[in-house]
Amino acid sequence: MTKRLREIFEKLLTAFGQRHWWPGDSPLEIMVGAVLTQNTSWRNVEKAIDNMRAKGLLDMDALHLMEEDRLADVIRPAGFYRVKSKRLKALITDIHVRYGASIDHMRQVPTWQLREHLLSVKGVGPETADSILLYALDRPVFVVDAYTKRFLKNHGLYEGSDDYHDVQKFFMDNLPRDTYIFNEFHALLVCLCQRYCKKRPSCPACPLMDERGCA
DNA sequence: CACCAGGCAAGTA
DNA sequence: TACTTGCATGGT
Repeated sequence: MTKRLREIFEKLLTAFGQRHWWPGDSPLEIMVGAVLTQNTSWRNVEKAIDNMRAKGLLDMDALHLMEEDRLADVIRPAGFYRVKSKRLKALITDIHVRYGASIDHMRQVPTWQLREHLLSVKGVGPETADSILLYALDRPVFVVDAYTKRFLKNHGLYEGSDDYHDVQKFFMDNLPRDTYIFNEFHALLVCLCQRYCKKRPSCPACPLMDERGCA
């Protein structure tokens, strides 16, 4: 299976090119995006992030000082704005308390410990934590999301449970533990699913389709 | 009109 | 432990 996954990776990379994920100009912006995109289309998240940028809120101290209810108004387009405002504040507060509001200090902490810290924040689950670890902090952690599971199911590549950590282990055991590979692979799977894997695999144009069938 | 979108926490049986 | 519900906007 290791070889098969590498082949798929190469095919997707050739078909779609580098994805340059995660969209965002700073680690903090990526963390914010990771929370805002929970069960929400990226289109709406962008509107919320633009609002935040316009108000100078993509800033550790500004966010920390911002009142929760006012932040909720700013991020309204992303939906679930009350709970997401609370979650953003909880995350920022945790970063202030644990790391003195410094991303550089976060970078000194081992990955497993960072992950536990992130998961202890109310509103940060496995996917959000791993997105932050991989895309904001460059740690070699595979991100599992709805697209990842849909891809595995549609292409019949994996027989195990769809539990988050089982799926994650499947990828991490069958790929080199490399930040670049995990970053690009996840981004390519999102690209694939958004175009071809909506419900079923193997539209004729799917880049994974070949003479043997799909994937 | 219904349904989905890069989840998570809290409640119930 | 396993399943359900609330959260809420905007696009198709």
